[in-house]
Amino acid sequence: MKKVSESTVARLSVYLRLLTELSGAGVTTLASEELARRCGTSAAQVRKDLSFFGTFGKRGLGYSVPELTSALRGILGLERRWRVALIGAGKIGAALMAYQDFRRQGFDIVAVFDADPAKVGREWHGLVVQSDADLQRELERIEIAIVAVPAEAAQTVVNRVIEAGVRAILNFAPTKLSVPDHVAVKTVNMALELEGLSYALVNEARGSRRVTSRPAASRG
Amino acid sequence: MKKVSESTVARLSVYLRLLTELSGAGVTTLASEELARRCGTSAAQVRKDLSFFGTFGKRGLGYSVPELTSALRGILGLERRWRVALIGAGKIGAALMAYQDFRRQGFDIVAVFDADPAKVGREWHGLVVQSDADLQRELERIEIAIVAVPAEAAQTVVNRVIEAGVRAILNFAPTKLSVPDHVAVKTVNMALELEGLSYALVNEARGSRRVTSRPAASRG
DNA sequence: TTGGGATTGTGAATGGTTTCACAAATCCGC
DNA sequence: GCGGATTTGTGAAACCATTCACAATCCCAA
Repeated sequence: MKKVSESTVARLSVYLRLLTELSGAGVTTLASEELARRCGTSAAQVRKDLSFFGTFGKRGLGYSVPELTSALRGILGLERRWRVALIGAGKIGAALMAYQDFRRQGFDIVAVFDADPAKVGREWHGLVVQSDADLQRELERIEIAIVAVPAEAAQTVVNRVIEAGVRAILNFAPTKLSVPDHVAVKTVNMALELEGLSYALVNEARGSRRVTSRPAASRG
Repeated sequence: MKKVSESTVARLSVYLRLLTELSGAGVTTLASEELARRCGTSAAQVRKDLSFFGTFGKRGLGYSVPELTSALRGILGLERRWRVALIGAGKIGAALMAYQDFRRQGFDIVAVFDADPAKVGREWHGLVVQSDADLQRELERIEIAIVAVPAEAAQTVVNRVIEAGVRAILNFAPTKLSVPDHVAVKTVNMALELEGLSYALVNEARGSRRVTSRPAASRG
């Protein structure tokens, strides 16, 4: 089986979002050209992306919206729900708890941990904050860990989370995490994006260096 | 002048963060090998990244931490402060206001806008929320706009922001934005990252497709 | 049932990024 | 100052992702 790039997987998510929207609007069929236009890519790219996983379209007609939706949900592993633990009951964590848009997509935050004894045991956004010390024991039934702790603490937390058997981490700490090959990490780093904009602004102003394609989160 | 990829710019930010940390720890000199190891890349990559902008190292010795720090800050446009407007005083916006880590990096949120009349005029995280209707007039001295509104409203907001002369946008809405060539957009999309993890988990489980490098935000 | 128009799926070509490998440069001990 | 050890900067090679281009397929109307 061929290798699939992270870029491709990210685009599949984008396609799925559009399909879901169109489905609600009653659209039943869609050509790669239109799909591409609305997702900011090219028709060839769409077809190539899908071709890694099978053939989903009808020549001369396009893709059936419900069928492709279902196929993408399967590919992305969204036919089931995932149990997520939030580690770090701070500002970022609070925003994530409040912004429960993930739940719609199948991600349930079912546990919250924090190192601060003052927070442990208290109810917080509908869950009781648990002690960091209980991580090992409590993470048994967790598939994804969201790490929202200060940078200094992140690697330690990640080590423990991995030891508890978690194989997927969404990292909000602005730091490089070392993890074994079988663990997937995605990092969200707003400061990094802002600096990218800052770079664009100063380079727009003086002489216009051109910026091309795009970077990717680490895995392993 | 050569093209510089977004990957390269993102890595420069990562290098800078490490250098700042090491500087605090009193480290004065650093080889590309060590820099790379601690940033999760390769020594050749580090040297290539820097080579786009000049020569900063001493052969046989490595890089002077203060000098490289200063050079990177210059390249990334971080020697000045940037005026940022937040558009959308909702959950995500609140998290950003609370998490004022950007301020340390030189990004000041100096204005907040919202479409909800109930919010306009009220103080919110230290600023008075302004009306969306005032966007045009108020954005004059703003360089970066953070778009934290619902997906449906995002494109409309972005159009107005661009019309007001803003040329850099940090987008939190899970939607593709169309912008002219001279406007830089970076999108932060947590749902997308989670779906990437979901994909990794199901593919780890069955047959292990291997995932390679990574995607990039759009510009133009 | 056949023909015309549309659109997919994919090998080949292109373009871009990362890695390799080594000459040039620097430091340091003697 | 000289020689050896070290590390940079960079062209060339390898690798990966995107775009191109077209045969294969399908729908539909007549």
